[in-house]
Amino acid sequence: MRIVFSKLWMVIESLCQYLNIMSDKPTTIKEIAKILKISVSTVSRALNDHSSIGLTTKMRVKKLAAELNYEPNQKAIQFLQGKSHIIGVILPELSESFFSTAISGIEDVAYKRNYTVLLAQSHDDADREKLLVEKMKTQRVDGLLVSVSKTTSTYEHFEVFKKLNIPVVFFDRIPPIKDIHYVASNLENGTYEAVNFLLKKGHRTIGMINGPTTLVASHERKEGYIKAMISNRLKFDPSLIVSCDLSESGTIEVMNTMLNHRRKPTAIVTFNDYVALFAMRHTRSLELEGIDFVSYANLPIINYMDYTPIASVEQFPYKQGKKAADILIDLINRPKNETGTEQAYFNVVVESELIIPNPK
Amino acid sequence: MRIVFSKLWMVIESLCQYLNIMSDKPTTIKEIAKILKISVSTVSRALNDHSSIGLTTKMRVKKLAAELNYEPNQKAIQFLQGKSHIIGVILPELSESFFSTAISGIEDVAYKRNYTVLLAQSHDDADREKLLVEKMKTQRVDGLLVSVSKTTSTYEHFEVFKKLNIPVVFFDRIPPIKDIHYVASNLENGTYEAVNFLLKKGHRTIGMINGPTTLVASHERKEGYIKAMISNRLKFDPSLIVSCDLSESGTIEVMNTMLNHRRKPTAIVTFNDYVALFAMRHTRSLELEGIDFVSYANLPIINYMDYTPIASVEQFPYKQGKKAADILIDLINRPKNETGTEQAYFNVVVESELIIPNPK
DNA sequence: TATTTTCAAACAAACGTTTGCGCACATTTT
DNA sequence: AAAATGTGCGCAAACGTTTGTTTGAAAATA
Repeated sequence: MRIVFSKLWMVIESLCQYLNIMSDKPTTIKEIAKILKISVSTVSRALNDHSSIGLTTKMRVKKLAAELNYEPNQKAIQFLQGKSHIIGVILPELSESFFSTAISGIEDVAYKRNYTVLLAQSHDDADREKLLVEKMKTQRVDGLLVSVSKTTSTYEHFEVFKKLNIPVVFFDRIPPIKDIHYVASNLENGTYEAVNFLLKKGHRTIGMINGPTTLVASHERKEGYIKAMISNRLKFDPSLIVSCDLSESGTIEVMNTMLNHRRKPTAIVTFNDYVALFAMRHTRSLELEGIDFVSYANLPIINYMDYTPIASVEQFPYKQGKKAADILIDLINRPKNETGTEQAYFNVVVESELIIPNPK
Repeated sequence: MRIVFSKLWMVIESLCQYLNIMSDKPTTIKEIAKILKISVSTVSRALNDHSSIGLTTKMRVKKLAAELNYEPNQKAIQFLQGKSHIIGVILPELSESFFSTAISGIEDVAYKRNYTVLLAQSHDDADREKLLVEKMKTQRVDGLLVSVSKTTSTYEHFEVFKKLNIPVVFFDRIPPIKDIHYVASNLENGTYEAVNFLLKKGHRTIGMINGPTTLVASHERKEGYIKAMISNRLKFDPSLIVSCDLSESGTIEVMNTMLNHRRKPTAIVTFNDYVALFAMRHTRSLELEGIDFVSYANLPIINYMDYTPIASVEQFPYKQGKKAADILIDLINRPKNETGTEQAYFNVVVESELIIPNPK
């Protein structure tokens, strides 16, 4: 009697589960096993097309799985395998065109290689960045992509990841420390091309509105400038390169000193497109004409402007993002580093390039 | 003899683990338990400040945990609790200022409420959107925030989430279907203010470059326009509102018809800032002056332009993102919907507002 | 002293999946 | 006929944590 009852109950139970009445919870492999009266492992192997499972069983399992809308519980799998298939990305500002383009590159690589992207903006705030790093750690991302904030001056918060064996790749804004993986652009080359371009156009007095001297990027620009002058056998005049805080007022200030220079430049290379726009607006307000501007970034907004730089140095953010993500995922999937063998660090430089728009 | 050996081995083992020599793997609660010779559950409860654990034990556990750099394995916890504390966000384009601002609002709420953000861009491609939805599903996000792509015309791919009991909240670009949660802006109000503003400035013939008639947003703009005319006891002339595909050439085309209109407008409301810039550039090229432009979006690039609309309708993307994220997380954490009780749908409208910049 | 209450800690199950090992049966080879 | 090989599947452990229940001892009450 008891046996009959329990058997009856089992039938009812499977039936209900089959019709998905009793639970709103997602179907599991267990339920499939129970209904089909086979073991869980068989179901698992059947769904994964394991060679040791008969064709008929596979069919039966797959059919029922489809009917029950079975979806493997990723959380269980992630837990079991110790992988989340999530990469974390921390960057300063998505509203900066460079980063919103870079993230597209990152995303594209991630999806292609079966990863998803956990995103966070530091808004150029070092404290927030630390907090985000913490978040990424507790989420146990499989890897981390970082472009550090302008205000970050210490870098210990990234150390934890080494201990946890979670690879970190920096891109664009990289910290000035050793033993890191990074992808960045080299502006020296682009600057060289830019100055060369201006020289070929006949300019002989070329000014440069550079950024704060603390930035690596400023240094690279300067080097490119010098290199171009030297390779054209021209004398390099250091006073033609001025530093600027990149604000509008700062730009106007240095523009004024530039215009009062004993050798007034006929062309100016500016730190970025925004500085270029400020500077050009200023010269127009002074009703000065004929100064050629070359800039960096090649922002899309340039297409909407009335007055634009005649050329721009492109840093290929999409390419940089793509490269960084590729390296990161390679690092995630590399074989375990044997104890003792020191690992190599990826230091990739994406060359910048001068873009000369078609004259209208 | 055997006993001595096994005991010795255990000591060595704990010692090694204590010094973190043997494994590069993260410390677990188990190891702590073994070293302290207490049970796992005690350790777990001690770390979580459970009331039934003695103060001394708590101290011992916490001290050792700190020394071993213990970090709870989130994957295990997520698996156990069936929650990932991740919300998915699918939106068309981060390079559009609206979305990069909105995501900041989403992020801020998410972090405040202890969630992280899994991001994906559809690039306005319906197929890609479907794929991303699939990704989000397999990642089993706790909730989903979506701004649908321009090319999306079917919406079944979102249905799955209902079955999985994963809440979905749409924002800004919402699908034209019933029974969804959404946050969107109402442009009628902002348009009303915009037209009113122009009327107060003395304009009597106000044109409007509207978007495709299929868009809800176009309809709202039109309604706002009409409402303003009526409330000022002015006749509404439908021929002053023209549809445009929002491209530069399309804009120029409709501008020409507008300028050849028997009642040439003295002010024009344009669908967005880009259309405004195209239109203004065109009028300048025709050396027409004196037409006032009002637009939508209030993009940051406006600050860099020489000629800008005299006012802009702001849609508060940050606020919209924030609101949408808040609703989503509320939905995630709401008590289980009892069977039978139909749940309500959140339909939130963020009012738009006319922003008039300080005249320079 | 006998009973109940309180406190501290242990036990064990559970979450869903994968995977190494082993068993039983069938087929082929010696 | 015995042995080797192959096929199809089940058993059980493992991943790290939380949590309901249980146990044991000490303290408080009767």
